[in-house]
Amino acid sequence: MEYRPSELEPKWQKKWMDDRAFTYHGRKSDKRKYYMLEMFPYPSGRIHMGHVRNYSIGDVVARYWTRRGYNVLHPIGWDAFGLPAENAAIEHKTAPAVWTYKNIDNMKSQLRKLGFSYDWEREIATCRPEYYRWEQLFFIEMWEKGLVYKKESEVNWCDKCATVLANEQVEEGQCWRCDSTVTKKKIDQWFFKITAYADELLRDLDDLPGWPDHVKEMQRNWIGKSEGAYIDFATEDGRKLTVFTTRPDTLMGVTFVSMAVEHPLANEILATATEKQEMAAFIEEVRSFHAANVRDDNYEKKGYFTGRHLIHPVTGAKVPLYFANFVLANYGTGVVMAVPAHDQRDFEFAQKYGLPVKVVIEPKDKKLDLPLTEAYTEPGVMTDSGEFTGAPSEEGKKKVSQWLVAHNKGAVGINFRLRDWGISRQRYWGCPIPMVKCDKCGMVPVKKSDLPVRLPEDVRFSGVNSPIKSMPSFYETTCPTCGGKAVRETDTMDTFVESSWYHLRYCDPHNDTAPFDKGEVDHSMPVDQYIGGVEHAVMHLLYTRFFTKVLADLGYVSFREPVKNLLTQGMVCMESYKAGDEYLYPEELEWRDGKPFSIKNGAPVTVGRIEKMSKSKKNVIDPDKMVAKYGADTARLFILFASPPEKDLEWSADGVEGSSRFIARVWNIVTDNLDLIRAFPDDPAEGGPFADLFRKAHQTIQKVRDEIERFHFNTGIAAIMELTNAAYKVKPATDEEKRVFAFVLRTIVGLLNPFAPHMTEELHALRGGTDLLSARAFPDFRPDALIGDTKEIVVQVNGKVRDKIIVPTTATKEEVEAAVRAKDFSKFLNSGSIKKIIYVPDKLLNVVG
RNA sequence: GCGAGAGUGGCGGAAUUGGCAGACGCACUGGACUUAGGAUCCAGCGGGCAACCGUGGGGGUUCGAAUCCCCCCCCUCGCACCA
Repeated sequence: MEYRPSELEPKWQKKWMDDRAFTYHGRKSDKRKYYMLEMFPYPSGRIHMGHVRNYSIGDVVARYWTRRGYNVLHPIGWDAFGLPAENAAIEHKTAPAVWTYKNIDNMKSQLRKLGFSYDWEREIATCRPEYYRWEQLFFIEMWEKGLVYKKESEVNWCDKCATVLANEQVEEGQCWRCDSTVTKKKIDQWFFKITAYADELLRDLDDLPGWPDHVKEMQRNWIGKSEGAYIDFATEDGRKLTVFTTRPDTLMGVTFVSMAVEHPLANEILATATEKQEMAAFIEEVRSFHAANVRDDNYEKKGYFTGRHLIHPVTGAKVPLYFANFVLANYGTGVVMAVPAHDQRDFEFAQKYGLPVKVVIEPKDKKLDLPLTEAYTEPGVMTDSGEFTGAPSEEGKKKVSQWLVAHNKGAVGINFRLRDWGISRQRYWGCPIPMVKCDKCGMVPVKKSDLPVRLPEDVRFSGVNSPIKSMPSFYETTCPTCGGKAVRETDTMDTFVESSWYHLRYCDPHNDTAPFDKGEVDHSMPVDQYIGGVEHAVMHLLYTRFFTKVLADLGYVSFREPVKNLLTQGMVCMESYKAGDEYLYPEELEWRDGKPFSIKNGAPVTVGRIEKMSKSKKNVIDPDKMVAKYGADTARLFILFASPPEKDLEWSADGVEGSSRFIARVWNIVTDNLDLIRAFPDDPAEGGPFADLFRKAHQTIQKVRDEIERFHFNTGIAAIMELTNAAYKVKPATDEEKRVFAFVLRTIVGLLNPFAPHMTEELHALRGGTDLLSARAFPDFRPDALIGDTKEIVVQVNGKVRDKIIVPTTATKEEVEAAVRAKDFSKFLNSGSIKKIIYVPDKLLNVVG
């Protein structure tokens, strides 16, 4: 019987849908719930192999736990707002909504063809008012709680995208989307107060054992908590200028203070400066350098004396105040106490401008060589520090802080690197911010009963600007408080807001009176397994954790962490091909004697390095073409077999052939033996003459369960391949043998099902199954069937394998030892006699001598 | 510079805890079937004639190390003047 995936795959996809095989029943079900979530796609138009990998991994997990008797929530939807829709609108003269909905339709049919076990009844698209109205409600409630504010601030600006970017969206000084250089710009911005949760976001990472360490570490670094002290220096006219330091123990070593040129005081200083023009030039130079966001490895430290001095809080000494180009305006207070002896940056600065270097920390066991050639930054013992002299660094930090507090000149303090989340986007295709500006009442939220603030979908684009910004019918409104004339906010929200709570909406996606039912969400959450790309380690995963905590505080949910287990899958990579300067698609090549040439013009082609599949390098394989050529089952199986999920996967056409061959091998051995299987339906069998094969089947069941549960799909599939190879080797003749053989074939089909769902479903039906294999209990093993009558013990002499012996399973240490002693290993013994015997039960016996 | 991860045959990758290194697949070689084979099935496949040698390199702990410890090399990723 021929294997025709193009016929049988659509058939089963329809059957699963008709039978509602993967419908989640929420609280109505008495089964235990399992929430399997994959990061939802942006509807760009076509799915790519990265999606196929992400969703194939999730699908195995979802199908497995479904068959293990869980009520599995496995939803899918669309992260549908975002810039590409606008770019497409400008280019193709279509409305972003039209483009987006068309893409969703397209990609949906692509996903369907891959046979993923989604509960399609829960599909959502974030660009629909039924979804974003609730986001607007959250926004208003956050505003009411003081978690939203608007402020003019210097922000990251991408000229090409004509919008603001969050800190998290700037990568190496460039826009995460379009790679153009990000500049700084002052603009009125809406912020979510994520910093109010900084401590909790950091602390709770320790309660996420199911998250990869590197992701937690990246979040820790991003939050960047530093403990230290805020210390008040006084200006000469008696005002306070506060610095933040993590090294209060070095306070007595301060010989100057550095300030960012963006500091508010800079203007005042400039106004009274003697060399005004020169200072202004310096400030402008540094400002524009910062604004340009250049990522230089180690640019030269530069400073400019402000002409002013500050009073040291302890000694009362006058120390000069400098502008310094390496001081960041938006970290700490924008002013830094400089301790050249114990901070490398300050040291370099002091050297350059001839400022004094005062040692106040000595290493414990030696004296520092003076003059210093570099800063001593390690902890040590305080020296030359008045009453603090003699205290070790850690103790000194406390003592100095206490002194400052007692004398009202400072405070113990914590500083975070994390900044508030700027969510305003000056673009059109996003969730409107539900605020109104009234000349009389100021900034006022839209009445909750008036939500949603609908984004007009029927728009025309002229140029890059957001159409609603020039659409009076949108922005002209009345004030919710006084009823007077008012203007709507025309900025929209960062699309990361939508993805911060979509997993909650999935729990109750059609609710039209609330974002979701609390009971449903509390029942279905947290996400048991979340899978997605590591590129979201900071941005999305930090925002969604923040949102969960906010929603908990607003009373919407009863938990504070959304995701129990996280898997970050690796990239899908492939070699690229280039003819001259031009990249070629793999299907534009022909291979002659193992060398690639361009089909178009016969030019020789160079093979590039293996890197992430991307359209720009044309090193892509189209999932649709894969499915058309091999079927979805083969595509999925290859992706899962080629590499473990967290690692990058190298696409290999030969590897796909191998997976295809294995699928056909299973298909052939089962379809060739259909009568035999039908003759022994669902017979648990016993080993008998096929004891080894029978045992291997049970061992394979155990192994595959294990491997799926720890995401080692490649080895799980390998185990099924082994069992299949073993089945090919036997020729059952007697009924007893046929009974075992039938059991083994059924087992193979059952185990392979989560990986290759369509062909196994077909085989199950062909062999007489009247139910859905996908809904059947996953194969189980009998512990007693795992063990044979005998076991093999490896015999080592001095740690080297010299023999293997077969003993009865029940053999004790003494019996194994006796069996080994009966043999002659004297030629391997160094001393000629046995000194010691080490026995590892059921595995190995090592003779030492 | 700091932090994390990795380095195993010709290739992708196996080896829950320190216990047979190289499962499984690809490529390759040989055989069977065949008018034919780029189909299918079967077999072989780290190096070395061997003793032996082999998990990036060097040292160590141990009866025993891919796995643990120390030093070094290389690659990937994240952060990068964060006071």
